Amino acid sequence: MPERSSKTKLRLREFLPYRLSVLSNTVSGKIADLYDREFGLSVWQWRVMAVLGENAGITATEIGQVTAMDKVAVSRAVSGLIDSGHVSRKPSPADGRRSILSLTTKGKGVYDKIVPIALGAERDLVETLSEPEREQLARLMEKLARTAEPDRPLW
Amino acid sequence: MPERSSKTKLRLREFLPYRLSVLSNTVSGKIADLYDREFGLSVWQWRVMAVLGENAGITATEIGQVTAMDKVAVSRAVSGLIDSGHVSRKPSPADGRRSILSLTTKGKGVYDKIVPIALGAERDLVETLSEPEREQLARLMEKLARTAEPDRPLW
DNA sequence: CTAATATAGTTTCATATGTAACTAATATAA
DNA sequence: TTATATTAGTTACATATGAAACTATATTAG
Repeated sequence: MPERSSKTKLRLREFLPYRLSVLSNTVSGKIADLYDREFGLSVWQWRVMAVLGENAGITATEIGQVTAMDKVAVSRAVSGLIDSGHVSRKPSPADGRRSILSLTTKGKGVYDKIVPIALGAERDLVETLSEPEREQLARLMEKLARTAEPDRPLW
Repeated sequence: MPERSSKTKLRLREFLPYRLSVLSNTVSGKIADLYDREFGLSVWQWRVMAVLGENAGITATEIGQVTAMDKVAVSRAVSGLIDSGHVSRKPSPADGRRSILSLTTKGKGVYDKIVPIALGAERDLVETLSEPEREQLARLMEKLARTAEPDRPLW
């Protein structure tokens, strides 16, 4: 009789960490191509811009908290975005170690162009799912995220 | 009234490619630590071993197809595994370009030790999900994978 | 106040990774 | 055959990434 309560054989194709990784890489790869081809942005740069588009005037550390990027990755993404004129930096009057980051006019323009493209790509991806399925997916991923990272901020 | 048919604002936290990436990185990161700490294996090396544990005597190209790794990554993982004595290579009698790869006795021993650890980690991850939820998750991920990569082999 | 500690952000260094070039063997076409 | 094109796998190079060291500022303890 088959084991019902615990698997003893490992099939890579059915192994959740593996499947998550492959799926995520496939999806991210496609989207990364898009950002890069159209706007010359890396995924990390786009994440930073996405956060700045939602919350103007935050600091690099805050960006790291929101995007799950480490501070080195944020620093590099920001410095690239400043070089390309998408982001501006001014010192925090309250704390000389911090910088206040914002999208420049150019950055806002790009942001406004990318948002519909990104949402369109997401729509293409989930178009085969019904609305209840999408909600279920979000719910299940949220559960997994909490289990994997119990002390994650609740947003 | 709220837009029901199409989102126009992007919230990173709810953006599926982003959520997938963060979740996958969290999960992979934990598992990678495990493999590395206990056995000195990278995730890619472990993937190669997992495939060889299921199918003995296949070639590097076949490993690449099964694991969604590119041939350079397979080559590097295999050469590391040969150095560490987990995998053996012999030339294919039918085709001089190919090598037949297998786990060594040492490799089989490690495989047998890792499998229950990996399955345990997976179990820890999905333990908050009910059995129907797990099936649903697998189904939804499968749908997304097909949409993202329509010509993916069906396994 | 001064000394010790902590924090924000950058730079450095070693390693990982992807792309393209390459080698060796096989398959195809004439 | 012999020339050409494919395929399996490796190597080389350029870039990306993460960990740790570092700089500058701010905070805490005495």
